[in-house]
Amino acid sequence: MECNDNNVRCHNCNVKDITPFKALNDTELDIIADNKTCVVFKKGQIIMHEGNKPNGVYCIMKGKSKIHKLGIEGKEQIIRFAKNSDMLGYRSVLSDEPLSASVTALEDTYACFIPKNELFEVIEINSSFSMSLMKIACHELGEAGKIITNLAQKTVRERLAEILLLLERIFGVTEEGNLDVSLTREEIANLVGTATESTIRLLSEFKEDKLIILKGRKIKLVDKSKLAKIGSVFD
Amino acid sequence: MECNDNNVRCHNCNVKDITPFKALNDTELDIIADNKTCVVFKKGQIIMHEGNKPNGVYCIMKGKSKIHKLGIEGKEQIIRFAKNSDMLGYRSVLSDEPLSASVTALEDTYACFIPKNELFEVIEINSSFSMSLMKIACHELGEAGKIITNLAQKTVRERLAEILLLLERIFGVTEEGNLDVSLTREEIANLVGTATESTIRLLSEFKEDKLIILKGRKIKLVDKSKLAKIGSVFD
DNA sequence: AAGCATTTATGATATTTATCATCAAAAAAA
DNA sequence: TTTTTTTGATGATAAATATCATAAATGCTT
Repeated sequence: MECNDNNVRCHNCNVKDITPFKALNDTELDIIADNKTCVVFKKGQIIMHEGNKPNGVYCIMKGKSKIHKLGIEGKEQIIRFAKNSDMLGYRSVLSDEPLSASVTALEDTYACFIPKNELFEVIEINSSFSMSLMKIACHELGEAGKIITNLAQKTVRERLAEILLLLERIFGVTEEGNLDVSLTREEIANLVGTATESTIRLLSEFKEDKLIILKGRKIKLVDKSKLAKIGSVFD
Repeated sequence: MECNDNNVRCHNCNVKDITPFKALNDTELDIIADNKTCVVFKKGQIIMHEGNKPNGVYCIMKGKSKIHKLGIEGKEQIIRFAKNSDMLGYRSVLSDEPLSASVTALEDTYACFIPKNELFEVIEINSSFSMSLMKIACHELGEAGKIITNLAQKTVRERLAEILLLLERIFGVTEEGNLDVSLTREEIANLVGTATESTIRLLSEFKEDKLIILKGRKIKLVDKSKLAKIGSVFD
């Protein structure tokens, strides 16, 4: 089964076993299966564009992407990431507002486009699917509160330490033990909310202090408990 | 009609004409009316406590409150405010997670407690009520993204200017033209994400520059376009 | 109204972070 | 592979912000 094969039926897609889709029965899954389109995005390609009004959502089958907003003077702010089985654009579609952020593929990404009409159709008839979407939105809202508190109260150093741990939690590690995501220093800076040079300097410090190992964009966390301490991460 | 009169029927409550309650018919409104409890919170009293699992939501009839999280070393971070006709605790109830933030009354507050069972009952039978809740959550999520970007990219000075304008948008002004909310300098600092002294200093600067007039906790915005310019506020 | 506690104001100073500049290294393109 | 562009590294410096200390003003309580 090829991810970019348009003939992949949703019934065979592994995403269907994951929230919120696992709440759907065969009939409901058919509504989506009959109307979805499979799409491939190349690394670096924009999947959704801030300000646009999307006609549906993307469901990611494979691939990592960054969700980012335009800030002061065009500076990019990375809000969060998306990966396998995440849904893109649901916030905008459900609230009938323009996209509050853009999505850019960090690697080749295989996704299904689900038109909003069919999404709403399923929401109407399956309240547990709808409740599942509600839970996702509410959960994200709680996460956003944490991010706000961290940005407001932690130093850049603390935030960087925390974000390294976050990246490992989200993306896991490769066989060699490196973070399984490739980000430029600038992207890490745009995530932490600081200048690129500051990020570079602090990463070098962490390397000096034997907290991490750097090899180009490959980052390996070697002293996670110390990183957690620096980042005041308690969970 | 007294706000703290437990006999106020929801059918006579002005909150019922406001989203999301306006989607309810008489039967559905009765489900809530028969189970709600009216409560009064004194100024300074905690309405909901971060980490708790609430048994329902509060619907505010009258009164302003702050929604805040505990940050590093117990420092308070104000996430947003709530006022007349806002719902408290819905995020936690809908996502079945503990409260991500506390709520404290900034003035005497009259609210209705709606048990979660009855709330879910209405959600089940009225999909437009449920959709309305979804929209609220999704909208908040978009707002959170803006806050994140501002915190990450704007200076303290910019954020303070922006927040003064925000306070006027949310709470409006009194007859004398002051912001219709009374906050300590520390609370403003906890909203901006900075030290209290920095907030005091910057407010004094703004006063020097004739952007605002300060009389104790009374703040009047006199040059809003300049404040908007300082805060890079474009909307 | 007086007294106490909290809040506000301000100075001095330390620390953090940003900015600018330059060069090396690495990645991408030709 | 070679060239070109982008990214990463590091120093010097400036600017922003936090921290500590102290005093004045305000608001609360009795």
